Amino acid sequence: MDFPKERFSEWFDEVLEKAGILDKRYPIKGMNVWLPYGWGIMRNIDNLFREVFTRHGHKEVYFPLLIPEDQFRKEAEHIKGFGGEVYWVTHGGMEELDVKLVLRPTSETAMYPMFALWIRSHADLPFRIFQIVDVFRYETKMTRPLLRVRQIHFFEAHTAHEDYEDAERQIEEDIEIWKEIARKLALPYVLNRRPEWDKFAGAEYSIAADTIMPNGRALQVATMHEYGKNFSVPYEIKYLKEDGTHEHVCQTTFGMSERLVGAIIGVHGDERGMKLPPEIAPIQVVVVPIPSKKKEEVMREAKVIEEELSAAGIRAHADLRDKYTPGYKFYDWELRGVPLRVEIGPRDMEKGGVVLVRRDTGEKEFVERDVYIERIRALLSEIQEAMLRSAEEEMRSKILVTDDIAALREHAGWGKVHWCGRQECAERIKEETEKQVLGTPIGEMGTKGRCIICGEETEIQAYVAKTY
RNA sequence: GGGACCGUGGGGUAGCUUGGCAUCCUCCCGGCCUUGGGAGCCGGAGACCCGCGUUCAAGUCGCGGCGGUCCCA
Repeated sequence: MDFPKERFSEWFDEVLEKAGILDKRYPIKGMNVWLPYGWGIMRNIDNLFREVFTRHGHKEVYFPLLIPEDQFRKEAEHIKGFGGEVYWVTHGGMEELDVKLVLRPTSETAMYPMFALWIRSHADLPFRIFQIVDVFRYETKMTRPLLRVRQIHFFEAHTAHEDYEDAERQIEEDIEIWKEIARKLALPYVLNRRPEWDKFAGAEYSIAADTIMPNGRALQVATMHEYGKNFSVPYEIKYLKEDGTHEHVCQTTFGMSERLVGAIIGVHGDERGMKLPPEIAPIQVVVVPIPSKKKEEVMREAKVIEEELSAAGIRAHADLRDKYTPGYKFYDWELRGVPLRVEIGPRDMEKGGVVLVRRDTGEKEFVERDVYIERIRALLSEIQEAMLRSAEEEMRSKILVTDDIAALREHAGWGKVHWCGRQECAERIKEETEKQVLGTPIGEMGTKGRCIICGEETEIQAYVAKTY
């Protein structure tokens, strides 16, 4: 690595390139090419989504990319929020289309006319589906690979319920689902209920998971929205109740994206490059042979170790490249964030074991061959836990609890401040500190105090931060 | 929404003020030699974002486009 992590922007770009995450040279702003290693991480995360949501009763579907204009325009708030940043398809061949089409910026307006056909009675509810697709948003702000792009690799779950209470239960379940996912990604976060003016276009309210990047900015990595009947009324999604009357459904959504990959890289990386949580690392264990004199035997043994680990269900790779020295390979795989390295050389073979080296701490140890797989399993889960712990500490250390506006302005990370809840005070905070109100945290007890701007008594403590 | 800066081999850069043979590192290819923390030597390939203009002559000056970065609202 040429750049220290303090120069986060350059550090991030360097990691993406050298680790083979994606190639940002594709000639369209905000659209990048996923490379095998980066795509491997994304696919592992997608599969995690599949596994968790399927277990929670969701079915996977796949909707078309294009949405007809009239269908797109049915919910007024939604259009206000997305109208200015959609891509339009206006022509088919040389012909101008009678009905223009939008590339989905998210799929509510694609899905809900179909929901109206599918959902007939209370027996169809609750209804839960998800899809993993690309969505398109014509971002006018500066784009950044993984963090703000125009073609977004996106996960979206959509549910429909008999009543508001059941939709609320879904949100509570979503929070549990998110906790499980965040744990596997080793991501620390705060759940914030977004202020009224910052909620999703068309939602009753929005809850977001925000994590903190090395430069102190907040990155929104997951959102859960309660729609109530805001969409089911215009899209006429009704069901027949037991008493024979019709009722509109209440709906929720849960969204996540490729930003999670950016978050993992940013949150965990260090001076040597990436650190990947074992749960989603494409390669969990890399085997590096130290050939020296007995080249043939050592190479063969490295391959055997790879096969033994694979057979044990561990994602392993033996680096048998002949043109590179062991030292080069060490740096290379550390840059790529492989959680655990196995070194095997003549000295280890004589002693009947291997050397294990942790990516997160750099700790080395020698283990006997007859117990090494067991030890690797234990170490991988230990690394997973340790990465989450240290990331949580790191995040906490970047949050300044204060009610002093000057201190907040000077602080490079997040602030946690008393806030009366009024938009005008939030705007003043932004003017004076460049930080915006992320919302009010869920699952944290507020303390009594006075609003940092107007001094009014309040029990609300809000997180404030510069954002991506 | 407003403003500033930048675009040179695959990656990172020097050169631009004052127009005239394009610099260095890395990556890549071939060979010899090597492998317990980024080896060495020899040889080779590879670039001025696109278009229009000014000029005998444009990487360098002007205009536009595309792309990138930063600051402010």
